[in-house]
Amino acid sequence: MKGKIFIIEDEASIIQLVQLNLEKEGFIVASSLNGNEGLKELKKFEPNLLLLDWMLPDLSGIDVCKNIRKDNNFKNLPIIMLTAKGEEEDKIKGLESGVDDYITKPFSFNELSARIKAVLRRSDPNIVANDLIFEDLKLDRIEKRVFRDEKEIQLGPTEFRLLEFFLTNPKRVYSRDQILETVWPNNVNVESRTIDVHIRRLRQSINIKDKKELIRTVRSSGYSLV
Amino acid sequence: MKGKIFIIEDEASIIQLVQLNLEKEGFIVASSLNGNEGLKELKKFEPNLLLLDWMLPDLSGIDVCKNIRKDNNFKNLPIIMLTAKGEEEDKIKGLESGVDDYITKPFSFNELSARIKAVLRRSDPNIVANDLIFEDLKLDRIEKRVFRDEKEIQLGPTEFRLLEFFLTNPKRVYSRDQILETVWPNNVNVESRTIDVHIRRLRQSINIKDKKELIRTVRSSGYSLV
DNA sequence: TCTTAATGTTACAGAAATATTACAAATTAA
DNA sequence: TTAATTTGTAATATTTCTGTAACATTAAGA
Repeated sequence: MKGKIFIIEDEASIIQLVQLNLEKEGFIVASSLNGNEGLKELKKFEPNLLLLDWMLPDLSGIDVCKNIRKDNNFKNLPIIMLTAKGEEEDKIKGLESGVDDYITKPFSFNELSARIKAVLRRSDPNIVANDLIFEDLKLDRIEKRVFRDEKEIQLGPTEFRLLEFFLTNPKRVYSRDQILETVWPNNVNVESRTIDVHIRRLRQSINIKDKKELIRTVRSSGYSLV
Repeated sequence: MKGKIFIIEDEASIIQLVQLNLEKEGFIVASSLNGNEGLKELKKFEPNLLLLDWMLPDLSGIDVCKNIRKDNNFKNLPIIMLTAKGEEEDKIKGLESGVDDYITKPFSFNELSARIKAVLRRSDPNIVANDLIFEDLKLDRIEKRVFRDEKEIQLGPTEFRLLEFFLTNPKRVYSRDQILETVWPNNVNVESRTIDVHIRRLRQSINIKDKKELIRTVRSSGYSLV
């Protein structure tokens, strides 16, 4: 993670918190407490992404946003808007004016981080780690490809998500319920046994002759990647 | 242990007791005496887990729970419900409305602590200590693996739970009844002698040549790990 | 030493969990 | 639209685990 992030936000405490955490993740961070000044500094700083507060003392977030979009050098700068709770309608306006994503305060840093990465993944794939790697297994989230031992492996969508899930926490054992919750879209109801079948399909795809089995069955607990 | 726990409970004495003990275990604790206020403070506090009383002066626990589940930032917040004795039916409702576990008052702090850790272990494994270690024996609860002297040992589910049980209180002698209550799922009826067989299986698995016996038989009392 | 109660050991049948297969319905691509 | 792929489930096969009973051994007191 080596991208630059600029923050325009008038609450110093939020800046402090976010900045600290983002720097811990390896981003370079600069910030400003108001819109006009922020615009100037931002253009000097040339960030890969902007976190922009909706309510600023001088300009509104939308104004800042429009100004940026007018500037040829920054019209593609990804922007994540920070909105206070209950500004539901505003959210839509925000998106219309060319914001890439928004998040409502109060937010957890984890959620913010996830959104930042998701946005960067689209705009600037090289900045974010997109490859999940475990031993000789590689999963490319951008191109949606999977390789074992340099050789590409064809996976169906569900098997891809399943493997992606295991790769985010290798070695850890997950119960069928946990797998179901995370890998399947919410509020679908599938039999817990169905997972066995998908595990089998995944195993069949990623196993190579003479190479060790990658998915461990832990009786009465679930499965894990090893 | 470095997680944050929020308590919503109208009996100040309970809060005091629980808070004191949780802080002794290294948790950061905040609390509120009623539902509406609690909801607000909770969202500022961003806990890793919520202890929620079922009967509150303003909102019912269920209402609080539903409110939380609606909020994108907190819909996955683990919740343990505190219910008064005899609210059996309510328990079921509680679980349906998305509670992760419940405990009936009066409860011992040990039991509460155990449940908190169990719930956190699933949701936020990094917060809770997951390795049980005793001399050259190591049990990894996340990966579900057991090692003696660095070498991995294969255990069946019951033997795993049995060893996990002994490891939480090494040296202490447990009667067969105590073992049965804790290691076996509630409301199953197994002969007390069955334990002897499982002890044997466990012994066979974890004993290594030239290494001392790890499970001590205390005639007429039970077994212990030494 | 004998007796007895407690624990150790073994083998095995049934239970429980997982693996595998096949197939029809649903989804997506052509 | 048709063809191809993907999905979920049910049925069946296989593996592994469990509890019990029967018999063996041990410890300790008389």
